[in-house]
Amino acid sequence: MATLSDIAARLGLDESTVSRVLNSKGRVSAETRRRVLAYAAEVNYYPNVLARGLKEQRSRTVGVLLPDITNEYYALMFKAIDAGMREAGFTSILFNTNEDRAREEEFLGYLHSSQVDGLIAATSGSSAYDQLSDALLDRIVFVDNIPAVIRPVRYVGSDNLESSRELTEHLIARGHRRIATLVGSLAESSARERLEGFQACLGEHRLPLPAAWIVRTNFLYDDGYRKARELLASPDRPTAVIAQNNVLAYAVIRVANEVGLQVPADLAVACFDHIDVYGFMRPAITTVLQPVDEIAAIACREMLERIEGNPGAPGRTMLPVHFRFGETT
Amino acid sequence: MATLSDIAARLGLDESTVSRVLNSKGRVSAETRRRVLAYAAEVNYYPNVLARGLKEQRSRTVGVLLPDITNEYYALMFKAIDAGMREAGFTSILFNTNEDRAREEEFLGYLHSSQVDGLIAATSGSSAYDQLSDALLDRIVFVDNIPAVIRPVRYVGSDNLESSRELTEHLIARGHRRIATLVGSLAESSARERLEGFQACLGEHRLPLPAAWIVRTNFLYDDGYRKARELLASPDRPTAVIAQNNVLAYAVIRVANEVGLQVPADLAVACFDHIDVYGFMRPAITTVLQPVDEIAAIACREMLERIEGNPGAPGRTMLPVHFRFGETT
DNA sequence: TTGAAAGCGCTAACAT
DNA sequence: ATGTTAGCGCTTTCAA
Repeated sequence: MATLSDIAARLGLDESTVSRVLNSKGRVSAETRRRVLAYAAEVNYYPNVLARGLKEQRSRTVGVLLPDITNEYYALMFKAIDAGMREAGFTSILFNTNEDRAREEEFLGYLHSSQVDGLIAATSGSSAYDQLSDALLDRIVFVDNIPAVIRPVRYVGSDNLESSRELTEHLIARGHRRIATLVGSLAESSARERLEGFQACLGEHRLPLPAAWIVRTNFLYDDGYRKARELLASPDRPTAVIAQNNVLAYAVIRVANEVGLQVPADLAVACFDHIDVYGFMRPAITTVLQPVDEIAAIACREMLERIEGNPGAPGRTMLPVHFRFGETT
Repeated sequence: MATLSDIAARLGLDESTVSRVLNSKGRVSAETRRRVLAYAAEVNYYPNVLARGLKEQRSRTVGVLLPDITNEYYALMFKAIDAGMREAGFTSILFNTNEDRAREEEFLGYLHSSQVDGLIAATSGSSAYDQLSDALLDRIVFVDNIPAVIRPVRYVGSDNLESSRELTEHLIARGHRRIATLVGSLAESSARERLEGFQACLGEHRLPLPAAWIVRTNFLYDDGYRKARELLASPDRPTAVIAQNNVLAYAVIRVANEVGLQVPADLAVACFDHIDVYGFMRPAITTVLQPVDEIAAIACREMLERIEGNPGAPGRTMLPVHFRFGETT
């Protein structure tokens, strides 16, 4: 592994001169420049990003913290963020938390160390953000979800409460009176807000909401499947279900098929964030879509400003959602 | 951002003592230990992973280099690798290359710098691996694909040539005589081998293969879509298509629908690596499935051995594939 | 049990 | 145009 000082020693130069050549900084004679470049290529020199990062206290890298990269919604989110940051000369690396708060907190260490210059994070509800210094919190842009933090933070997403209310309204308009919901972890603001919108809408229409119809899950498929089995096994079952994310809807539909319920005749299903990129999923599920590309673009812009030392105002940027009515309602 | 020396100064200790406490190494008095731990917690101390990595020349982190994280196949691959490495106390970070060789090479810098201790890589065909020192090449386990490298490397995957031959055989058994294929970048071994198996099978059956029926793409959807339009617009079109990955198959089916061809009546479609996790994709596409979890598990084991300093023999580990016959053939 | 000192590879301010 | 020096934060002999 050739280092700067290896090259310098071999060429009878000083490290700093070699550094200047390799970074195109300062004045260097054409001849020196040529020799350094030639030898560096010969030994296949790569700068040590650890050393550079330690020295510079920045890495031109951002972390993208997401709960579940196998969820197409987050995969697209990552891709869009990666593209946006790359355009600005930054590398993005993915921290996949698997909805696990311990992992989420572990990844915060990368921010502490300037191994990443900033974080674009869809939190799973960790409370660790509250321990962060103001300076560090300023280097995080939250998407999808707002952490349980006292201080105001930067958030880019959509109005979960209102979109949930509208989705519920849609089911009621279809004649449903018995509507249950599969919620994610209520440590996550998106889950709380979607639940709130749902409850508010039912309340306005004076519709009943038994406690058993607010089904708690961890937002992942397996848990959703188990809970959906219980819900639909009851003789007193709902005629419609709102799943707070896409995979919970997949679980509900799977269970419906297994227990012989027709969708939507016996059970209507609607959900959030069901992105069917290639359009091959059947039935087409009624869903609320957040504008992933726009969220990513704005998050990148905010991130870059923060990295450039412009703290930027905290606060929420709410983007309009899109409704897609499918075959399940 | 509290550092070791901040803590040491504040407590009237030496950095090295604080380091020992925080890493549970060496002998430290209970009292000193208590004070250090208490103060570290108070100031929310995080070790600087850059400094530690620079010093130790290791990071307990591995890079996972994949061509397209929005492809469910690779998303599952990442998840499985992440789980395996995590079990061994390693963090995995994702390098998404988007099938771009320049990005692939950029990420190799992380290995050079020991920012990652090793790499599990599904190459897009970069030739940069040949420039790596033996020591560095030893720290890479290739999955999915073998790079164009002279030296032998460690590879975990499946027998693409044979599985391609069998898939082709299946179509022929179904009565097809006019079979085209959408291939990925031939810089990738998987694409070359799948093409080879396809050609071999057609040859054995003395079936024609016009040059226009070997359709080159970059493995991504948009390119596949354009090329599929051209292929199916021809009056002399094939009655079956083998797509070398899942998204190319999606593109073919989409085009078929658009130009009014029934699948499979007018056009049969089969492909590789179509993972339909939730079983909602229609039509169900006939596909060859590689055992992702097993590949990941073995790749992790190999990776860990290498990191522990056991170079391990190069060579290929070939795992058996699984065929799923769907509604498209 | 604790401290002193060196060094990982790099950059940058300050000489020359 | 090039060299000297210091230091980023950490771990690890070696010494006390």
